[in-house]
Amino acid sequence: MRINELAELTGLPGKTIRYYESIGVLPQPKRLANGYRVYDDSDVDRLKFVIGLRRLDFSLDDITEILAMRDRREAPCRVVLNLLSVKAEEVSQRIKDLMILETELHELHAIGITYPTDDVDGKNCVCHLVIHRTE
Amino acid sequence: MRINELAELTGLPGKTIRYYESIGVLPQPKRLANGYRVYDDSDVDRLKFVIGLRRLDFSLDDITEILAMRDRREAPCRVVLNLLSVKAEEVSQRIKDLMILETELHELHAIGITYPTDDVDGKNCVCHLVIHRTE
DNA sequence: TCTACACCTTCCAGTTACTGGAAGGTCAAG
DNA sequence: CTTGACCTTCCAGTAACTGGAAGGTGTAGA
Repeated sequence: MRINELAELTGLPGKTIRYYESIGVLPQPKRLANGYRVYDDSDVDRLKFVIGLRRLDFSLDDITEILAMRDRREAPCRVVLNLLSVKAEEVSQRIKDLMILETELHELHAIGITYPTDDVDGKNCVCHLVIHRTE
Repeated sequence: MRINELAELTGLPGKTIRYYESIGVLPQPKRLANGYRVYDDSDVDRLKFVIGLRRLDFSLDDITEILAMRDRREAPCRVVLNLLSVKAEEVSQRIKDLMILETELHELHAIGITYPTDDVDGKNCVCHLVIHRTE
């Protein structure tokens, strides 16, 4: 199959497939006489693995490494398991940070909405709050 | 004051201050005869406002626009209030997404850890799970 | 045969908010 | 006269793509 079919089978734009190839996530594929890329079912699987890892927010660097292990016939499962828990911890922390941010946004909005909205540089302005809320 | 003092007063690296200037968040400052940038208290305030907005995750584009309004003597409060609620909604959605991701990471880890970790391409591997968990 | 059209190719640039580093000018102290 | 801290500009890199230009290929229809 050519790149467009692989794109349709995986849901990734062909552009992204070429990009993955350019950074070594995907190997150089065979080419037709005219230079067109040719793929087979194993490429579909590999790409689906990449997509699965990306959906889990693994970096392309991590993914490249995991795939390289597989290509060397080493089982990357232990590495993947480890990355899963590291990533879970990161996500957990990120959620906490965002929840704090969400609270701040709500609070500022709630206070700011009680202020006049035409105060360019006075003290009764949400802008002033933004500057001084760390104090 | 020169750039280093402004940096210390605000906690931002001088590098970032120059960057803000280069993209128009900060205006071109006065210069000493030798070309060194000179700032005053109003620059400290402006920069603190920028920092406050950045902590709320406003983009530098939004910030530039808000500052431009202020510079035109229009009160940006209404715009800021509006951005606060838009941003809050985005953050709320992002939190939901991340919570789903967190659950998936935990689930995959919980299942994956019961599998052997030396299965390069068999079906009893967390890697296989990663490919097929969307099915 | 010509041409329209879909498909493919490569390469360059832009996105966000910085950060690192190179190469060099300035100024005061020792 | 040199050392060191400070300042300057400019270039490049980060992550993961995406858009677009410029051009080759292959096939179907007029």
